[in-house]
Amino acid sequence: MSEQKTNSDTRERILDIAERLFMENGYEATSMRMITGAAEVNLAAVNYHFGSKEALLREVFRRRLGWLNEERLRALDRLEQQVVGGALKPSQILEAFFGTLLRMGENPALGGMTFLRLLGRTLTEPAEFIQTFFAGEYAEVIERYKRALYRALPDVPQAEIVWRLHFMLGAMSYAIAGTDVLRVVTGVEVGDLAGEMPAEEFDDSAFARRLAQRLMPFLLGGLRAPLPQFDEPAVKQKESPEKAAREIRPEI
Amino acid sequence: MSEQKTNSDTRERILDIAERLFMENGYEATSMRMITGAAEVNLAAVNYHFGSKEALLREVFRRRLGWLNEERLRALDRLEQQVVGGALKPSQILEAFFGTLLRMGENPALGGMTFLRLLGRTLTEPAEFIQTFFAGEYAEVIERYKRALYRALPDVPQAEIVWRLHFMLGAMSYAIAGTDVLRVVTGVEVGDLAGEMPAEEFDDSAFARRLAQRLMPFLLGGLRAPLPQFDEPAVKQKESPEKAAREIRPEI
DNA sequence: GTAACATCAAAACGAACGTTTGAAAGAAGT
DNA sequence: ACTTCTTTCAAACGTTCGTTTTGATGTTAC
Repeated sequence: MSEQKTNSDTRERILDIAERLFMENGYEATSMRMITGAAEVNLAAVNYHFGSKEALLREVFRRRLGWLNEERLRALDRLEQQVVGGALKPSQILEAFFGTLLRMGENPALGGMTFLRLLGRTLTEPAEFIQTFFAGEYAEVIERYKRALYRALPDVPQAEIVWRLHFMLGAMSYAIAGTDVLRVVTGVEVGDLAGEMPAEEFDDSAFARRLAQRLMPFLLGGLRAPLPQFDEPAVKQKESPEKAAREIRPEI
Repeated sequence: MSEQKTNSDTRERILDIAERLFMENGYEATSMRMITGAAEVNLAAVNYHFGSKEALLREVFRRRLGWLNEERLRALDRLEQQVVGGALKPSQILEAFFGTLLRMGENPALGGMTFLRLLGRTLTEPAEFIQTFFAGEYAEVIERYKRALYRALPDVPQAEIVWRLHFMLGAMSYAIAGTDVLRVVTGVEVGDLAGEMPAEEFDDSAFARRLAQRLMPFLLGGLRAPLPQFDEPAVKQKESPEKAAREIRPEI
């Protein structure tokens, strides 16, 4: 097989194990010896197959993010073909962007929740090589979705849309990464959150589906919230002092 | 001065430097030699004053989080005294919880944006001693605010409120931690986001204020979003198949 | 003046880190 | 069968890590 660099399953086994360990411990706290030990391969195997620890992390993400972001672009393409020239509904755009990702959590063959959690945690890692990598991987898909949102919400200032996209990414990443983290913070037992469906949430795939169903309305609600008003004049300020944003109806 | 364990400013200088370096590099990637070097103190000073690197990180957080969470409790006390027995508005609760934190970002004496960013990033660190520490620090304040939200939103299932609290914490943490991170991801230049107010956003204090003004409406919108509906029967399901959540008005 | 505390410089500790090396073993091509 | 290329292996490399120790020098308190 000269089509591929290698045909052995050593590479894949390393990637699978590294994906899990990086998720559990973070990049810095996961050593080469932990990875090669758990994968039952020689210590030198990582450097042989990938070159370095940094390159290993990049490859762990590339094999999943590549598919994900292509799928996101395809989903957006499909939507835009349906409404040629017209504007999409925000809910459709969010579904294409976040739904595509959250559906990966239901599919173990695509990394499942392990990869989702890893992604959420790694996005905030300060290491420069990580940030550089993500910037490159996400550039195109973010650009496309940003423009789609601009068109879907023509009355909302573009800067505001970018901020809210930022917030939505954060809510999603944290919701995933902090599954065990913030469950401690919020003091909720795993069983508590279940309530209605006791045993299901322990299953990764069912959990991912529930998460998506709960997250999407939240994100939509945030995206469609009243615009903020600023306490100092920005460009112009001719409207009445208190507008829509400050006073909120008390009930949901 | 026998009132305090120590009177020197070595402790404070170490804490200030460690706060910044932990924020910039993360816990694992910040070495004792980097900290003591930048603080211009002896290498042994950290172990002398704090005992260990882990204890140093805890102390970095304790001196800020202690004040923050006490202030949050005081803010909630004040609100609840105004409406004895009654229910608060969700907006008031969110303002007390998130507003108190975001106002720290405007005050350099309380750590400013440096501490906020550190907090946002460290909340997702997988290290067990970190998670244990946060769980203890946050237990009471989360419990109080959770109950306040239950009372403010009596018609919303409590499990749903916990999830949305989780989402809101995520959106906030990420919004703060990812200031430089997701700015790269979203491909937005610092100047772009400004638009209306070009030079101000470079100032930490002004940035924190803007962030709060944009984040609060988003959080409120998410908290007050229509409830999700599940594709499989949970407790009971007698309403029509498609209810409020799925179909969303396309405009903001 | 003496006891207790704080800081320092310097050196060393063992442990763990990512990476490299050179040879052995295996697979593929002819 | 011989060669060539790839893969695996044990062992070692040099570095850095967090921590501890030793001894000297200020500093503060009673």
